[in-house]
Amino acid sequence: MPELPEVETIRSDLNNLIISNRISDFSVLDFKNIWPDKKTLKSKLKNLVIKKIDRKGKLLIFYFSNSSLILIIHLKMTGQLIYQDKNHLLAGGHSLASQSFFQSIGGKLPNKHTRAIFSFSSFKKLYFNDIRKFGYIKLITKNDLEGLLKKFYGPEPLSDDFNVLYLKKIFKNKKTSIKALLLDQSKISGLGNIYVDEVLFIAKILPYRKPESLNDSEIKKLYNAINKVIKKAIKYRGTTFSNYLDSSGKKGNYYNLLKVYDRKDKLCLNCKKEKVRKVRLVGRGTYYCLSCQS
DNA sequence: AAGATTGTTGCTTA
DNA sequence: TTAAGCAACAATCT
Repeated sequence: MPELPEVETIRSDLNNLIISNRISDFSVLDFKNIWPDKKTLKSKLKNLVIKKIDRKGKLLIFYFSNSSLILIIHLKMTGQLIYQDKNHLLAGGHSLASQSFFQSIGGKLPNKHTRAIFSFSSFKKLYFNDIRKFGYIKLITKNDLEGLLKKFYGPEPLSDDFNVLYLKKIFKNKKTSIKALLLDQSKISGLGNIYVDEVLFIAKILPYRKPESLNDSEIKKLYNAINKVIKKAIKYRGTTFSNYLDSSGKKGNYYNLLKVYDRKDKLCLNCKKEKVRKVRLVGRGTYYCLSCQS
């Protein structure tokens, strides 16, 4: 479940690893949600040089030198972008480093979940793996991207346009649950199930509260919680709950810092009296402490 | 072996 | 018209 901190980790790592690299080949092993068709993609991507990798919410955006084409990648729930440099190939899986690398991704690459492979002229490779095939790769234009961002993506939690005033505005007269609203990418980009439960716990707000019922002090607390959690999770390179791996095949380090998520029936870390409850809300597993959150 | 897992889209209902 | 709710998607794990 890559959310903002996980996708940001991948983005910044890949920026260091493959910037200025020339794509020598692009092969598609499973074409579902990969657009356009593999022949067109191969011919259009070949020889493009990666200029910059950007991110909006959970969406990765690749820009190329001397081209107006833009490649977007969404990992959805189980997508991975695993990078392998030529040393792994040369080592043939015998060096210590490559052994732990192969172990972390569960065997050799490509594996049965590999859906596409970028090859670079430097012999580096980037594997797009996706167990559940919900993720997508699309080659689009600048116009397409602008339309997409405008329609589906609200402000980033760490940007200036995201502030207490903005939260007040989007909470006004809203009768859905606060959890549903925080998950809505067109309102805020990048929060997913794990971090929404975490920020609501830290802000001491119950997930099924109606946004319109929150007072100024609660909104302020919520804003601060979002800021704090997202920054810290980025610092710890994200949370690995089930399938998430960074571009080197390593897990995120935030799991041990989670305060409520995945702690069903465990003692609340705040009051140390109540057990963490788990209910279904917005179709999602939702964790909270009835004593600490109200 | 049925049910849960979750990000996003798009349909249905209110 | 718009908001809210929910099934669908796919594969795996319990």
